[in-house]
Amino acid sequence: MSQTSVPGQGANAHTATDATAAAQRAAELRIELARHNRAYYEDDAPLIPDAEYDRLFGELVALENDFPELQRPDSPTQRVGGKPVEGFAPVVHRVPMLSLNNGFADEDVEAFDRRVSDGLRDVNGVNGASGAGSAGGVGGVGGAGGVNTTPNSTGDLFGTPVEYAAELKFDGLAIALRYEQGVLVQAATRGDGTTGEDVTANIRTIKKIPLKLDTDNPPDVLEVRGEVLMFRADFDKLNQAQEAAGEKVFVNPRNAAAGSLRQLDSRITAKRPLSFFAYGIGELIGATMPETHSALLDWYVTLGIPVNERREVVKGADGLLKFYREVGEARASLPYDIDGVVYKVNRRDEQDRLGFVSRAPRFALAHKFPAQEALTTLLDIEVQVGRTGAITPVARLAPVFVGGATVTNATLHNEDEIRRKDVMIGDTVIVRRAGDVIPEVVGSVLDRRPADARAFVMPTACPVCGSAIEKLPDEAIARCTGGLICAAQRKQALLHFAQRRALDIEGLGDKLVEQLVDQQIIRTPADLFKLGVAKLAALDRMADKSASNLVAALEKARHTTLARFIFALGIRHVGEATAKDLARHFGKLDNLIAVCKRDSDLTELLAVPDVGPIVAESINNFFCEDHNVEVIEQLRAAGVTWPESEPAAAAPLPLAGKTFVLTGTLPTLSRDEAKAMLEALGAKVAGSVSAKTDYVVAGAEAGSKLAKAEALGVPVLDEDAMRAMLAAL
DNA sequence: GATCCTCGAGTTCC
DNA sequence: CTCGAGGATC
Repeated sequence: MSQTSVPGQGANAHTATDATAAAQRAAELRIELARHNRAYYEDDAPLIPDAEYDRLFGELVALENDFPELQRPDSPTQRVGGKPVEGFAPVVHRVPMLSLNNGFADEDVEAFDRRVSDGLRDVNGVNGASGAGSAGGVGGVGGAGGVNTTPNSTGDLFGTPVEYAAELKFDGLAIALRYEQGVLVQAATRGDGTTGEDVTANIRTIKKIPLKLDTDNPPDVLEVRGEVLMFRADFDKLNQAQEAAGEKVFVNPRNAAAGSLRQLDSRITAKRPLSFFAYGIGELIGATMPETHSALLDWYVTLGIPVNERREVVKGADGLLKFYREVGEARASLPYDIDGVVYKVNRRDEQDRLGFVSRAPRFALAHKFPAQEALTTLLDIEVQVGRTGAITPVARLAPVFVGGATVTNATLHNEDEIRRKDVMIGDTVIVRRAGDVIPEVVGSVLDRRPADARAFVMPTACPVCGSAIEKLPDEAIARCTGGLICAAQRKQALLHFAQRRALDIEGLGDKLVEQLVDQQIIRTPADLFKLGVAKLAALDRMADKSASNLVAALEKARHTTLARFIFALGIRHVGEATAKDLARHFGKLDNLIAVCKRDSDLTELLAVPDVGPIVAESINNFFCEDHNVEVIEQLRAAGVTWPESEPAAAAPLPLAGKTFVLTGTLPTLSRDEAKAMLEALGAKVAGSVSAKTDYVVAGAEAGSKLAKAEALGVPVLDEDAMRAMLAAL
């Protein structure tokens, strides 16, 4: 700290000899410290007293301060981050971090095993399975004894069970660690799977995670994936310390780990006893991918990356279930929390062949332990009014600790659900956290039902506005008919308008909306933009600072996109995805409004993907309400803007809204080519003929579809006629 | 007409 | 996360 030394300018405070000596000493210290770290954390046998460790550590810090050119990202000193950072930078995962399919019952595991074997057999076709040979057993796999040998004859396919890597499913946080040339350069949270947060500074403080891989020949890039967690004993100690210091205690190890990783000041994280286990891989450049998952983890071990020892290679559903039972029995005695086990097809080539369904790999299954359940008393059932007027009964429970959190509320969804579960007010009920998050009432304990238990009665009038509650015969949900008369619905509409995926008005939460609506300061979203600092500051829990923050947030929210704006309007059945479709299709809001004003002609709306008759009707109704159009005008007048794309709708695709069905073999076009041609012009190509079909394009050997088209009087074209028609557009 | 899939809506706790 | 509804597909 005494002086600022300028690297590369030896003429300053330090001579060249100084620098050389310092570099040498720093290197010695790093090796020494790394050795002690290993002894302390991995062998659990410290070689020197803590104070001595601290002294060596301090010496290295001082050296690095005096000679900044000695600072390296893999130095032990980098484990304790410097100064707090502003938030966390986003990190886009080059290979997405997917979630796993879940199973709870033995049947789920058997079904998984069946899907996998079938999948491998199908893709394989006549080539036969290339699964690991029947001999060799568990241990032999990682060795990958030679190149994939000749496929077995197809005869024993059914008898060859698939080989799986089975491991624990830790209750922590998924993290991706990026090593470049063997040095840890970045650590990111899973986030939404596509984009996570950069928590490198915090991860560096976890002593079990090597800053440098233990190899002379590291891959150019290795992205290790695994779980950050906190051991129970560490968690207990941490909580004792927190309590003693008057700080808040954590409810469970997972939360403690999450809270620690989310510290902006990594010096705090450094004091938290976090651990890590690797279980997967993202990017790998400059090294050969091991042939099996188990071999990958073996490799990790040699690199000094912590891998949990409780893992096995097993065969078939029987092997999986055996592993599950053994782990289940050991669960309570494990030093950390797990919420289940994970099975992965062991061979990578088989994994690749199985591929993915939507967002989860087909080759893996998370087999979870039954959700923790607890008993408590159902104190009351109240109803809530949602944005669309949906009346939702909510269970008020005597607080009960279940699955790592205290639960006091749980949704009961609707009347049918209450009847199905047979719960009455006063009952002792079983509560669990579905998927370990959302509290759920499983059912009631009938022999503990008190004599004075009351059945829930759906109110006939809205508890908020008094309007009638109506339940359509074929719907499960009862709704308040009050619409925007109902304060509850207005509040929800405003919250929806302000939510992140809509206009993203930061700081406009439920408490504030509650006040604004109750005191009749605002009625519609447009009124929000008329708020001034003075008016806001008069509210509870709203000083000048928060008030001006909100005004600033409103200012920021004025600039948005058409898709967000349409979504924000809260049109029934129009969520984020449909709003995007509408924005893309119409380009300008006025085009959409204009279409709706032309009395109830829904064809243009139906041309939008994923808009069917019900959604079209709902959109049309919305824009036919003068009130709604008025609010939109007010919003625009208040300066809410978005870039409008060029009149996409001025030249709408000529076949928009038309449905075609292809049948038979066309003379020159393949099915896919014909489909692409039609779709490029906005047509929908459906699979079967119905009254909604506009044209059937028939080729040779057309069968029942052609017959049906004729029966329904749907025009039938051949390929030439279709080409002529497209050319004429 | 049945079934699969996606989207919307509602919800909890920290 | 879960359920139900709507749309698309077979």
